[in-house]
Amino acid sequence: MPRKTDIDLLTYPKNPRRLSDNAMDELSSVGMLHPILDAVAQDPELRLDIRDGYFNVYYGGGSLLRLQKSRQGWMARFDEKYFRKMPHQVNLPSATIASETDTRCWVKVFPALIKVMDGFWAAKPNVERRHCQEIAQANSGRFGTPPGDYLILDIEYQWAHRRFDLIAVRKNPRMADPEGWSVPKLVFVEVKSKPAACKGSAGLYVHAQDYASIVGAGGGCRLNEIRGEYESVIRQKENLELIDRRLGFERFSVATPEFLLIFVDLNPDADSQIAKEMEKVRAFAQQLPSVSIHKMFLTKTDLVMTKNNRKTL
DNA sequence: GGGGCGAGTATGGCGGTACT
DNA sequence: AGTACCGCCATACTCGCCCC
Repeated sequence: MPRKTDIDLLTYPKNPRRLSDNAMDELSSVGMLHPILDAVAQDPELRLDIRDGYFNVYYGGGSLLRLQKSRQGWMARFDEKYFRKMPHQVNLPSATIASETDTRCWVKVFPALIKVMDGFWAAKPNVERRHCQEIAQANSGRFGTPPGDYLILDIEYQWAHRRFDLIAVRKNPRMADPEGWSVPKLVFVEVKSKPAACKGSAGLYVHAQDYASIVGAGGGCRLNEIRGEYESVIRQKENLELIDRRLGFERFSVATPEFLLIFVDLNPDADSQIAKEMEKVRAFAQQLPSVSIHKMFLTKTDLVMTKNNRKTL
């Protein structure tokens, strides 16, 4: 498989994150997968995210359940690796889902599977992934207007082997739309909780380069595809009531998407290594006036993303 | 026999830790 | 501090099966 540096960004074939009409029907109130959506709706710690022809339910930054259509029908999968530290205490329901009853069997074991995942992470913490999902939860558009200026659309977005922790929109108030959610700006987000993750092959500078390469790919036409991909994700999530339709999303702003570095309980200025890395990012941003790079400081106890805690680089 | 599909598996990216 | 390795994620690839 090619490394990201070998990929032709002009021709890279991106399969958009989108569910089939059949999947949307099965998740609807009359479909056999609907109990999953119900469970997600009732538990703010769970989120459902749309992938390319399948979807995941995430808990604590890990995949609680993955649902994919196969020839036999819908297949549910729990990552058995989580049992490694905590040998099988849960009898998994049948992988094949053929009825609403089958789906209910899976939903019934969610609490037990969550205990297994918690047990796994007690031995092996996943601080940053957990922060990502907590940020997504704190800046959700599921239960009405988001508390801050951002709404998280998705987690772990990958494009041409480049990966970002979160995809968000930032509200864009105008005269005709004082609330600002109808034509928001697309945002690529990278979350950092530890100094060591700020440098090196997945550090701040490399992520800034990845962002710039995507935004500029094909003279901006690849970016238009990504906007289209997320317009579709928003529409599907509105239909699944995972994004509140009353926010009135219409389309994305044509403005260049923002790249946002979020530091959780981390002060980059207090760490000379991070400060050095930030300086590289700043220099990179200055030579590319079209890009828009910002940083934001959050704490574990206040993960609401606002303009006030954001600073231009 | 070849095209399409899909289950299983490999690979790469990234975070995290443990060891030097 | 550097690095080597592991775990988890998304996704790309492989190869066998089914159907024409």
